[in-house]
Amino acid sequence: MNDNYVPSELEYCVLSVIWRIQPCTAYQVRRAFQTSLTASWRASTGSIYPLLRSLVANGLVTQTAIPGDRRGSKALEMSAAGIRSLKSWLQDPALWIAEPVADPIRTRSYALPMLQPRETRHLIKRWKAATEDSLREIGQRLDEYRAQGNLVEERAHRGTQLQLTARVSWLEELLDDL
Amino acid sequence: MNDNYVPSELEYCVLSVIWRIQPCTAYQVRRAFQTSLTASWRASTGSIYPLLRSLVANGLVTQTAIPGDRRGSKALEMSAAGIRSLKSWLQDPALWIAEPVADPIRTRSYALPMLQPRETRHLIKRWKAATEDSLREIGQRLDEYRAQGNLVEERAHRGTQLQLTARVSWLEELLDDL
DNA sequence: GGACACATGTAATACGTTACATGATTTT
DNA sequence: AAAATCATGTAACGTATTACATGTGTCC
Repeated sequence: MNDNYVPSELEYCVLSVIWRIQPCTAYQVRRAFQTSLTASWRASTGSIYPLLRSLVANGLVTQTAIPGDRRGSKALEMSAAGIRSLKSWLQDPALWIAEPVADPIRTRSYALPMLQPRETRHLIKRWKAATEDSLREIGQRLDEYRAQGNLVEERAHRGTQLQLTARVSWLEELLDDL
Repeated sequence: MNDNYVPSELEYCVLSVIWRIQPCTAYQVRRAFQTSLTASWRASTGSIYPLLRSLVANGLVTQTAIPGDRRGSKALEMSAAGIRSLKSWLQDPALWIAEPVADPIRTRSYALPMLQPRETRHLIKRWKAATEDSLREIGQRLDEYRAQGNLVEERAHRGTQLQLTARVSWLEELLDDL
């Protein structure tokens, strides 16, 4: 509808989910986000339905009623324009995507000098244990995807595993420093 | 003022900056964010001033006019309540802080099967080169902070270095896979 | 005297969250 | 028959962004 419509990062993220699981309902898209590695976006009903409406209104996604379904379920599918748009996002040469990403533990590390050495050690150990818990869960999921032959999820989870492992190494260095 | 006032992650983030550089002006806080590793928040004037007003209104930060300054500069300082609040945020046992963080390149990796093998290799190489550029810049800044004896920034930048190095390793694995 | 950094703020806009609300289908 | 899941949506709220707006202090 809008002439200079440029989808946001979030809209592209939703588009790529639709591309993978199409044809699908809005509900399935929402569920895909709830178990995803992008837990930062909760895909709440108040945001997913307006967002999908916008994608449909702008011709990136087509929506067709499912015959015989009285719940009002609609099948979402990518349009040719949607595929083109998603591809250009994927290959977008913008440099900001390579920048460091915010990490809530690293953010908190700036306030560590508030604490006494003993408290500091204790806190870093807790952070390390919690990260190792996350790591175990990612490892389990990785094994499942590997067994299923789900290459895309396998690769994404491998990236996450390396990211969390790097954090554990960092926290170990901090402990050695003290 | 509000009875059940709980600062947001962003507000705590600002609080920790004030704690480090106090006494300081709002302008200095803003500048600290522009060069920070948390580039995701731009600390625009439209958000920093209302945010600081809220911190002052809720008694976490005190604001005193600087005598003789006709620009209206105000010196910001932590109150005792602000220090208590920041400390409890730092030691908050919430587990979500240990979860994987969203990475725009990993997000894009889900759409890679859209491309042909040759295009895929080319794109991953570009991502790797861009990440290595970020890495070089972080390395330089790390050296500067090390030379200055700025332990806090040194540690945070070391964490970032490990994070980006992990991404490079991951991208290399992807290239080997193809 | 001009450029630039310092310093603060408002207004319009967009959008994500939470909470509320409704109803159909499937499973126990 | 009840509970859980599937399925869609709206309303109020908060808040980050962008763009606009104003004025001071310092350096060349």
